[in-house]
Amino acid sequence: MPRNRRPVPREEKREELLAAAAELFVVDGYEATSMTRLARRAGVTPNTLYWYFRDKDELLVAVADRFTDALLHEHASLTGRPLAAQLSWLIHRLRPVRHLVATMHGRVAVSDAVRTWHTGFHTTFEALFTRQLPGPIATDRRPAEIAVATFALEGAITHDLDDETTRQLCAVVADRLHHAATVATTPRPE
Amino acid sequence: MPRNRRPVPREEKREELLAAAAELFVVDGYEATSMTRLARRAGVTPNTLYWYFRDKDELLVAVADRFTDALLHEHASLTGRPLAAQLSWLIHRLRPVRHLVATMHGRVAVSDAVRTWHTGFHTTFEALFTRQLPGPIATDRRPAEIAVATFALEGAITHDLDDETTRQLCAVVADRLHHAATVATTPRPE
DNA sequence: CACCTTTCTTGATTGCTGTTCAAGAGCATG
DNA sequence: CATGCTCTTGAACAGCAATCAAGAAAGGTG
Repeated sequence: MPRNRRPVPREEKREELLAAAAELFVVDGYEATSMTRLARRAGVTPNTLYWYFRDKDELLVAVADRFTDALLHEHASLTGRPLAAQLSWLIHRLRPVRHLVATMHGRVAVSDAVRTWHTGFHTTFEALFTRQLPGPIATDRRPAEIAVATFALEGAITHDLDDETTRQLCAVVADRLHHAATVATTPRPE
Repeated sequence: MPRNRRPVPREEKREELLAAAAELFVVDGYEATSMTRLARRAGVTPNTLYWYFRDKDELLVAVADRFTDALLHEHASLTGRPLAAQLSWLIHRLRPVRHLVATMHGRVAVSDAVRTWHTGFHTTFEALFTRQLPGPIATDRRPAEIAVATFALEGAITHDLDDETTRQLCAVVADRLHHAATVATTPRPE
């Protein structure tokens, strides 16, 4: 008994499914969320999911995109605030989806879609970092400095640190970037 | 037609299975290695694996332990060399098993065995870091400084950076730790 | 020697997974 | 009315991790 043919337009329906996926992926985790359970939650048969998404990984990427868009949109209102504060905000904002962050990294090796997304995400994020700096960094050092900051952020999200350590970590990263952006050349130990 | 009862002692057989698992996990990845395929490779039926290991995650942890033991053993001969060189060595040494590193992080949320292992691994590694420092770090800053170094290392392993950026990253991390270990108090930006 | 227990291996099975296939329903257009 | 497109479905598939019950070989004990 199929009640058919566009009660809702395509994009809207896609968004519904995405919302259900986002909730289950975050609450129960990606692996623990089977397509069948997800479909049931969305009031649909599993097959329908495959009409809107190629496979489970594409669903994951779409969910990640949703989160990223929201994140960047909210972050826009933080420009001008101190770098350490921005970092702290990002970490606390992303902690609830830490499982997803870890899952994405784990599936980079498995899924082309995820790998592509991951690359793009880092590009976006590194640009965001660079924009927030008080000054330019010596071009030879810049990629490494940005990488350290990014990885520290990822680590702080996926591993659980207590609040004090998190605060200190933000201070350390911000301090380091500030230092790198103001001093033209830093002395190299031994 | 089972040819039975200890042709080889238990630990030896366990080691054989572990060796097969290590190879397949590294070459093909954890997810792509089914218990059936792994068993076939080891010349055994899938059930036998469950006699020696509780489940697939425990197999993964055992493999990770093997790698870690070997790693720490090899690293022992590097004491005294500059910190940046040690970091560089660690990164290049762990890059081939980057998939496993990512998989472990992904499964922390799924498996108790993996979570326990992961916690222990970080403890070991942070102790190793602390031991290599030229001096003590102010106790309030130390966890964060060590965390940044650890996360930078993990990031450098799991994301692919080019050689030059990797080199610079090691220099940045070593520089930062050196700085933190020699200066008693670091000024806090704004 | 016979008997029992423990250690190990196996074939068969289970419930679940992501995914695909073929078919059909509803709407739009010719 | 007919044709075609969009969407949904029930049924099925191969593969997965894991379990169960059965049995074979050895060691220990009488």
